Amino acid sequence: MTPADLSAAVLAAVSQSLAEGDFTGTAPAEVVIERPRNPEHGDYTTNVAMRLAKPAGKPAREVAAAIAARLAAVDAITKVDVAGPGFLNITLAPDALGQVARTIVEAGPSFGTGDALAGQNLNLEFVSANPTGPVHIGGARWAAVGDALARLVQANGARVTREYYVNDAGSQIERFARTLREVANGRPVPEDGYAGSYIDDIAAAVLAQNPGLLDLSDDQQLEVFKRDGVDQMLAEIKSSLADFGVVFDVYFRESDLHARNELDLALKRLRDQGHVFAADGATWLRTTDYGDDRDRVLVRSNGEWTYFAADCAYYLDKRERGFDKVVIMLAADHHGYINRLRAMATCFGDNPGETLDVFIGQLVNLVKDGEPMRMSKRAGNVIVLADLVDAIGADAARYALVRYSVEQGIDIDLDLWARRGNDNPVYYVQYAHARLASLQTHAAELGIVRSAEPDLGLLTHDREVDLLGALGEFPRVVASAAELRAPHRVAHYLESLAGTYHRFYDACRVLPMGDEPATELTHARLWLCEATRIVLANGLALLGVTAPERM
RNA sequence: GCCCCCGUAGCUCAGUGGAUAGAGCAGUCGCCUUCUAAGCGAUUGGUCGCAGGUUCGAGUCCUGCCGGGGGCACCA
Repeated sequence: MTPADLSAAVLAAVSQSLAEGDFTGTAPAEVVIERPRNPEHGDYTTNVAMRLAKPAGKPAREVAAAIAARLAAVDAITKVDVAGPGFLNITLAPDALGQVARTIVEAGPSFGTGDALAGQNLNLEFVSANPTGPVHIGGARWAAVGDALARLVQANGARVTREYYVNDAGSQIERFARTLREVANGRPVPEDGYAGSYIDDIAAAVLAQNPGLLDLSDDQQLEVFKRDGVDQMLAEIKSSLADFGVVFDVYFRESDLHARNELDLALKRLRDQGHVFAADGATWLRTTDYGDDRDRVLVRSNGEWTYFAADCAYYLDKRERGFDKVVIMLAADHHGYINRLRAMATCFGDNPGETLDVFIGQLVNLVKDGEPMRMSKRAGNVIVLADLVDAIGADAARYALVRYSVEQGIDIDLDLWARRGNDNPVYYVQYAHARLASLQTHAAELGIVRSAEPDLGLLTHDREVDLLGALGEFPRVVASAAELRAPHRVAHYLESLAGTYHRFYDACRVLPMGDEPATELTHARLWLCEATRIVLANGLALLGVTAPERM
């Protein structure tokens, strides 16, 4: 009996109580089943009686007692206690609890998936670093978190498109191209240009691609550097993301919005909706009608589009492509955009609560030798994604970036995450998986094959019960991590599960010693171990981190 | 001035209104004659920034204040 099964059983008991008049009220949509912290409180606990008490007009303990009486009739349940203010503490029969291992092994890679988000078509936009330089550390955080989130919502049944917005149409591209041209001609980097060694590489690559380029006029050169420079830069960005294990489905170019006149279309739509006005020679969107603290310019008085106008067109484009939810991940220094984006969606006639989900992540700092690394674009010492992967590896980098709540600003200590030791959380989890894989190899060498009909009721040791309980939590963790857009919950769960497993390993010998034969308990524990390995592997996969067979 | 995030053990952080607030690291003391010691056990360590409020119940929700970080363009 998994927590989901138990939840259904409790709900059935509640419905029965309501039908037969134990108390009055309406059945909840869902009964939340939790693992009690204190093992004396049974295998599972629920506060459903306390939630029903008020509408029922009865003391919570009385409601709990009525539900408990009905639950006692369920075979898999051996004990139901009413405790404290009205908790129901439930103890399962050993065999019922042990069946969790079978459920997991039979589900394999699909254990933990669900259909909570089935039918949703999501567009996840993240990273979107300007194609004027490599992906820096902040973009790396989004790459790790965004990709994990994509995997999470997919695991819950949603359709997902990972999208990268390429800002290839603004004045920064102009500066980028000019920088490349000046460097290629052996002239100094312009005052407002880009610094960094990558500039030399890109300039050289464009020259190699276009023999005789330097014989053209400055203006002609600029066009080539603009076009091929962006392409070269984008190729480098894609390559560094691929090394990080992140692959986007769509690279959407801002220039395409302009080429297809989508900004005009968006402006027309917004005008038709009655939210556009003219002032001071510019064209504005009245975002203050919907919660923004000032109105926003769409067309400047010099006739040029603003970046915000492109944002509007881009949002409209996504909606026209059939996405019913547009998720945009921004860095903390862009938090002021939330209100204007929501207001813009409302101006289009959407309900941003349903169609738009903007969320922001706090900044990342790197720490080396105990000192924060001060980075400056001008000095060209910005730490980029590729450097991070070189320094600590893709697994540690992804794990380090996804392990913390995005609402938390983080310091990544390069020394710690490069270490191959137990103070490095990613190794702690991976080690548990490697130990399990090794154990299976060893079992195979001994000629032990997991029996098809194990007696899982033999898994009654405290450490076995702990492990079964922890394993059963995985689907709930995956569902809530997706719902709350909080991939870090998966990482924390895995660390906790790894610890529970290590303690089991220490207390419970799995394989027979010496010449001893394999027993029923051996087989039951092999099922438990395989279930644990599957959950660790599935969880690491959700984070985009490998589950090594050996370390 | 306004807006966003944070404040929980010495450090880094978990904790979607529930029972005695947790983990890792650091410290101390133990455990390798058989499945990976990259592990495990024990132990030390807390006025959950402060003050009010909401309710059966607040680290969690609300208000104010204090402290730290980041923002507030007809830039992109």
